[in-house]
Amino acid sequence: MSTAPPWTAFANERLANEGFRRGGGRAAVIDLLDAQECALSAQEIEDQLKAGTRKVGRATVYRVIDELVDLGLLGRVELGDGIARFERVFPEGAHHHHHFVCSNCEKLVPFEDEELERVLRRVARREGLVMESHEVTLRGRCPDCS
Amino acid sequence: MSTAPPWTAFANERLANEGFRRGGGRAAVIDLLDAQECALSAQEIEDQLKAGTRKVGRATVYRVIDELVDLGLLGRVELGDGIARFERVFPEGAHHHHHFVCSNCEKLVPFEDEELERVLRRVARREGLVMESHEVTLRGRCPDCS
DNA sequence: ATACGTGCAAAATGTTTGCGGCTCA
DNA sequence: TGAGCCGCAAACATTTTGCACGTAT
Repeated sequence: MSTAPPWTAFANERLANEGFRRGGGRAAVIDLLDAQECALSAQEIEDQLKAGTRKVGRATVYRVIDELVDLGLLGRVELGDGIARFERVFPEGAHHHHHFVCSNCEKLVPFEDEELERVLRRVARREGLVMESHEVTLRGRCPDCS
Repeated sequence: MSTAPPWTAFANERLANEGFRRGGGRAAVIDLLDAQECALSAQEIEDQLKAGTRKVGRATVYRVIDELVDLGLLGRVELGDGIARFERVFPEGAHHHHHFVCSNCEKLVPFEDEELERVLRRVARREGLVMESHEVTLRGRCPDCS
């Protein structure tokens, strides 16, 4: 398989189409998110940006997150600790994954499973629901902590 | 199928074994939770108790929730709106269900599926994870809003 | 030029904690 | 009687909002 087009490009195009301007703060948040494999909390985003050259205020972080979630470019993930985390959403469900959280070391492990997706689609159909998104979280011991 | 023993009895026995006393506030919270089919937020618990004869303070609601979650009697559910909700957990996974949230009317619809449970167990095994609990949330349009 | 973007600080919301008084065992 | 239980209010943590200023188009 070839390298997927960077999510940044996808997001920027979508934002442009929706009439958003390209400000420095938003660009910094988007670039940071594109560098992550998995979910990041608002606090983590703010901290990592503070550590870099481009300082971005908390309000901007939250506002950008909001826009991206509304546009379907970012997915919100809640792992059970009361802190919302966010991660890229690719077009057509590419790279879609779920999360395992270790109850001992709190490590976050992403995983994919096509049969799981199939079963969820089937359940939604059976219940008469038009599914727009879904989230699966497993909790337990990771291999290192067993 | 026969009527399952009330969760209240199960919870009280477990609490007694752990050396907890039976206070009026805790009893009220437990009774209220046992009357619910699905998850309730701390705010909802407090409000419903305030409306009844037994007023219970916010702190007690949270403290009781904490104890019950720690003992595995209560499950924490996060549905994507940043508010934690809680629901009874029965022994041996009886009555175990997941949630669908309507993106239009915010209605909460519980559902069960044995194949889903099987797939999740298989995924955990494949990844070398010892699963302790899991949570599945679907979002989309419910039949009434389609 | 002007509407959108940004940062700061204040406010709102959800949750936890300190502490004095009450109650069950 | 005394260890836990309770409620109030203050403290906390996360997220949202108001406002003045900056910047892209």
